Amino acid sequence: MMNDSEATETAPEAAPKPRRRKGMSLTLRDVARMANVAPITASRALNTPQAVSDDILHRVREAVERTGYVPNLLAGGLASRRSRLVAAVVPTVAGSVFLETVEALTDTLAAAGYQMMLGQSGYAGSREDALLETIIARRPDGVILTGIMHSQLARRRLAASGIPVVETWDLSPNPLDMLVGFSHEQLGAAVAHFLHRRGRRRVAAITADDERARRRRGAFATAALSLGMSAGPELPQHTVPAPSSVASGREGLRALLARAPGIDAIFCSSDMVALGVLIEAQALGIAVPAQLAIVGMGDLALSRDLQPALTTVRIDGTLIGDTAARYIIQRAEGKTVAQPIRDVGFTIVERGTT
Amino acid sequence: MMNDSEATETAPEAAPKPRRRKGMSLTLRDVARMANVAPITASRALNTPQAVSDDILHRVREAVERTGYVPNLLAGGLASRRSRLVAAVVPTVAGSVFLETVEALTDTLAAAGYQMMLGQSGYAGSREDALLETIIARRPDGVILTGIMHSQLARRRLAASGIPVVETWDLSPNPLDMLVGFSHEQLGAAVAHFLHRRGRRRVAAITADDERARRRRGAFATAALSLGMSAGPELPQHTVPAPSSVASGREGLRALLARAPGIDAIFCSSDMVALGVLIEAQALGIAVPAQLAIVGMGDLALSRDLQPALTTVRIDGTLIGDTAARYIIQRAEGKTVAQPIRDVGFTIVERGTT
DNA sequence: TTGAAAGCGCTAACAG
DNA sequence: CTGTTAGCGCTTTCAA
Repeated sequence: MMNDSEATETAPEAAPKPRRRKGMSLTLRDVARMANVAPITASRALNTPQAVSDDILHRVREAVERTGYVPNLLAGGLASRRSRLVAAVVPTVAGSVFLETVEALTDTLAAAGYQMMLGQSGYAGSREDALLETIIARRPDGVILTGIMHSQLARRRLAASGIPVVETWDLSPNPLDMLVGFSHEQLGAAVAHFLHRRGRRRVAAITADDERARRRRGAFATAALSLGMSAGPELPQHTVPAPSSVASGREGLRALLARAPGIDAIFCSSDMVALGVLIEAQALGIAVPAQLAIVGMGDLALSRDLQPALTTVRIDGTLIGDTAARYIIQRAEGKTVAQPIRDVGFTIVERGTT
Repeated sequence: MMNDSEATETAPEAAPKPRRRKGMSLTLRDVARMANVAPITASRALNTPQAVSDDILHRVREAVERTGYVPNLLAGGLASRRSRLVAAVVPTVAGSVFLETVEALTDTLAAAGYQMMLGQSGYAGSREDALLETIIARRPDGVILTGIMHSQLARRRLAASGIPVVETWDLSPNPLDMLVGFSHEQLGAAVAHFLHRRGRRRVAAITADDERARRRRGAFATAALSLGMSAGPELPQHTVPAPSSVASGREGLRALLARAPGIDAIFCSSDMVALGVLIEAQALGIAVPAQLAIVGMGDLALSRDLQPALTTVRIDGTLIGDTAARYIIQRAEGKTVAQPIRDVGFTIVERGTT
């Protein structure tokens, strides 16, 4: 009787003993043997169960159960050219602005059977080239960039790699591929108009030393000047280092007050900075919002619970992450993305500080 | 003349056309051919440059340069059984407590040529089994658990997989493998003693609904009671949902005051909660620290910049992340970890709220 | 130092 | 619906 594994022939020559096979890891072959099917059939039972008879499906599942088999996705990815891996790049996780996005990304990807690799490009962008190389080396099914990838080399390599890319949190004029973001210019101008409507006429800005924050401030300043919201030909402004912090906000308010004592509103580049301004104003005995209005940016969870609650610009980070993940998944599954450039907009959330 | 690729023979039979080879991706073979060496030699030039002659090294590097070749780590990992991938599991990234750790992890791993996969187990621990399966499927060189992995099945599978594991942010009595953390019990007791030394005699606690926070509060309560810091036989305490928030803190203070108006100190399970307590106290006209002392936990960046600055318990999340990463790397390189169970301790940082 | 052969564990392609 | 065959792109092992 013929054994189904390792058919015992009449040995024309000594069977060449296998060289490797030391780690003895449990493979699909073992499962297949146990279920009495070919490896590819076991593979189908696991990946496309509807393409296999109930009987076989049952046997394979039982074998998996009994052995505790876990497929090797490195091997699967190599063979199928689909790694089911998606890389996400953030400037830094510490900045917390992108947290909602990262969370949504992780969840949406996980739900679809993908996994997320997280990379930090650093604010300086110094490690971008190296980071991108290690990313491409994994052959991810997609890359999601939160914030800007500055390095031209990195951008070119990414484009050349053919990997689907979603840029987020901005509206680039010439995107690499797909895009889910909003206009920082529109945002800055909108805040100026908002403050104008609220009757503020001497506005200022505290801005983190970060490219997007600078663009928001630029648009804010332009709009504010054209609305006559400044005493002089320039808007009083103060720049603080990125990542922005409460300390920066406190220091920023003092600096601004020293230079332009008459200001009645401040647009901050983040809620953290705004919180610092609020705290410092309270410490200095400046009434908020009566004497000074404060507008933040980002709508952190804590902002609504401050006293007074913070007026801020809300970006739906979850929507951005979720959408970006879906775009990548669609592409990975060979579908076309209907609206690959998407403006998710922003909302000014008015609360107590204005 | 013989072309060096695809040697043109006198065709004894039609060359069997290759089935695959459509994507035409650039492989090590292409680089090797261009440098006029065997693929394995090109591999050595890239991975162990010292094992190769200068001449060859130069030729291979030039070929890499010219083609823009990026190695395929899926293939490399499959062959070498080293994926250079490390999985990190956090309950949720939104909670921001683990951010420093995640950041340090990413950085230290990246510097050593490893990459980090991030998974969220969720506070409920419902997705743990599924998450762990996808993790093991990638054959990571290590797994880092921040917080507890509750599922027994998941823990057994992880142990059975033979993958190095570091548990962090706690001091488990029976660790899976390695451990970098601190004792939540010691911490709770230390805070009680600290408040006692500062003359507080009517203490209370606001605690997130989370296992470790509960253990801190338990030890805090026990120590406080034995120090006579409570009016009744039980400590006034209030539980808020995890993840904790400023809103929880505000609500918590009101709830506590309604039940136990005489309290003079509150130990909060996080800085966010403590900030809420501080804001609510200011809104209610309660003087901090004169009438009420507040102690947080976590030492967020903003805590030192509040007014008054927040007294809190600092955990060196960066040290935890960095150490955990090093442990995994050492194991992956076949070395033994000298001190695989490590208590990094904690520090009470005294500031204005006490 | 360099290379040939033989897989790593899985799936695409093609046949039955 | 099931199986055979031939790789995916790299590295280990063994030999020169």
